[in-house]
Amino acid sequence: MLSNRQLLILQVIIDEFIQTAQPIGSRAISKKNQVTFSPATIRNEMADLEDMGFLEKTHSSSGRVPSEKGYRFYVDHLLMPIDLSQRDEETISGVFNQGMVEFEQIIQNSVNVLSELTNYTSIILGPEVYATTLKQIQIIHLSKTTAVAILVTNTGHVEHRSFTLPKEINSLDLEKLVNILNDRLVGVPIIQLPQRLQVELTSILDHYIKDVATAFNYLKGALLDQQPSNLYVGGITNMLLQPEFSDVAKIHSLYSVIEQEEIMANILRSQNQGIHISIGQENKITEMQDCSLITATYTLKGQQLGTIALLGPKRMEYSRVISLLDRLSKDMTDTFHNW
Amino acid sequence: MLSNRQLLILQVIIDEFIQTAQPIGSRAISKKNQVTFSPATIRNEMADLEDMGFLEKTHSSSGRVPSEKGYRFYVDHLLMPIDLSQRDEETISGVFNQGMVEFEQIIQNSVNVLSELTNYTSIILGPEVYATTLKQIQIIHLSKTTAVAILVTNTGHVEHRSFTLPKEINSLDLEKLVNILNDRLVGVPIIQLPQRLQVELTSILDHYIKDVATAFNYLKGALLDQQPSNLYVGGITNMLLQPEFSDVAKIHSLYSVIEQEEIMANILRSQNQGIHISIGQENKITEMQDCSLITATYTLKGQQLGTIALLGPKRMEYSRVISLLDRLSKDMTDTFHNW
DNA sequence: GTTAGCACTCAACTCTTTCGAGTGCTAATA
DNA sequence: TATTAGCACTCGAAAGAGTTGAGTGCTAAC
Repeated sequence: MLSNRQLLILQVIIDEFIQTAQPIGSRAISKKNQVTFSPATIRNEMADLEDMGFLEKTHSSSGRVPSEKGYRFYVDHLLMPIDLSQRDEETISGVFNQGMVEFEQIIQNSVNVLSELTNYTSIILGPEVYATTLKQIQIIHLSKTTAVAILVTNTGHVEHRSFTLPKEINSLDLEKLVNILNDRLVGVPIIQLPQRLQVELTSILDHYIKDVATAFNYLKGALLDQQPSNLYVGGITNMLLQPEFSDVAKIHSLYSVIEQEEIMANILRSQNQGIHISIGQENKITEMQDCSLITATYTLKGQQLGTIALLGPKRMEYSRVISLLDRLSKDMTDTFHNW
Repeated sequence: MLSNRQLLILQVIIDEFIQTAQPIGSRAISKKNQVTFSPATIRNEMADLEDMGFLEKTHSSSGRVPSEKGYRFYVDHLLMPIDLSQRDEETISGVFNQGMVEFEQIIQNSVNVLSELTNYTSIILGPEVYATTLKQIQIIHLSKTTAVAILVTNTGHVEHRSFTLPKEINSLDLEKLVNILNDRLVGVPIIQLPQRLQVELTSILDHYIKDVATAFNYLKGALLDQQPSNLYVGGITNMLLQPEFSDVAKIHSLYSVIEQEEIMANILRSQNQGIHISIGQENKITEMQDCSLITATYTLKGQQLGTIALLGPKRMEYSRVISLLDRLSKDMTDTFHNW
């Protein structure tokens, strides 16, 4: 177990390193006024902390730098929750007090605000479809052989797909079909749409004219297309501001991972409820192993809707970031609740 | 005027520099087999070309590097149009042969393909609204006080806006209103919508019940909201691959310009029809003055619809890039023509 | 248990040297 | 007269040597 003195020293080192990104020496620590003992004592403690794996040296006569184990310990045991500054508080409230009704707007705003406040990269996974239900299907003809299918969900989200139609299908059949589908599918959770469509197909084949079934087959393709990945990213270029990413090659590999939205979406999707922190090697994606990822989920009736995340250097301002994410995810949960 | 020998030397230097990004010396030029004269002769010619402002030295005993005037001359007089390689040809055709009906898909694909083929950053300005017309307006209630307005254009583009409604308005009034609007506005170019809405408002106030007018006032806000900027960007991270952008600060300032979509959109919007090249200082935006921007427009019935652009170092592969843009803009023009 | 003292380490910086790819100029050549 | 060989010169880049200073670990004294 760590002594109180060791805890204090570890905390001072990590706090300081988060600010400066420079190795911390014994003399610098001894100057802190919470610290009453001499540099020599601190050096002894630091050597012990290093033996235990909480600290590292960049070279044999350098100051100490936190190891990943050190960050992990810091996050698990030393972190004091801090209250948000008034500015942070107001900025976040601002997002929710503009009377916006579309969740895209709210999320887009949140992403921007988060990355501005923190100087890290913020990533939000939009509400998963399984919590939203179908409000209405519309089909609008563009020409004889093309049409747009529009799905509206109860959250005000609009999805649309264009598709081609064979000439044999007349618009009356199509209209009939849309009416049938609306009758039967409104209120169905989006996630269940594919199965429900299968069921309806059989039923329609049994009860209605063949032409409608044909139209249905065409429409189905448009409706079943996989969902777009629903991922919002802000402040990617903030990474360039961090001294640990002055290496162009490093940044490039990180960017190419973020660009592949499916990868990020999967990571965020698989997060457990609440706030979760992955530090360095704890991240599965190699390119992210110089980073920390902090995620928070937002929910509707206890069910997980989506995820808010911040990606930054391991040397993150953990406590502030946690407060920010906590606050934002709660506000987001509230907003969806009041829908 | 430049002698043939000077033209040849200038061309060799620029071609070579585009490949290597290294200053070119007289000996290297003399080794090219189109070149029959000695390094000493070449040095004399290079000194003259430098006096005329087409070449520069990075330091007093270095090889030569093209100046911006040099690139401009190269682009205006030395560029030989080259045929696209089979691979380029096929990749571009691929975008248009997938039977996609939504222009968003086509443009998104084009942006990706362009940046992959060139390793530069590609930017496309989507079809301007003035060439598209309204196909249909739909209003869908989400709750008592919220609704989504959906606009569909003849190109299959779907715009939607959520808005809040006061309780006094019943859905019957709203439906009436939508019918009136559809009757009067279908076929109207999107760009004229704002004015036309004003006209209709007066007319509605004169002829219809007051409640409809109130509903209209609410809806108007949603419909008149400024258009989203319609800009598609691909391969931003490609800039990191160019040796001239190994400086993180430079990249960061360039990125922050690209991030401000309105700036880029305005640049692309103001381009003249056809292919246009801005080299270095010719760009108005300071942050882009280390870059070249090549733009090509696509049209519908002679009217400019949008712009395709590539942003890269001044040392661009001009001839290949021009062929690519030329081909893509033609294919895009054709696609919109066949709509 | 704590700390002063001291020898030691190493990155970062500066200064110097060396190397070589390049130049410009002059004088010889075709 | 236009071209070229030859040569002295320039300067960046790389490699090596010396200096500095912030840091360490260890020992012995308090």
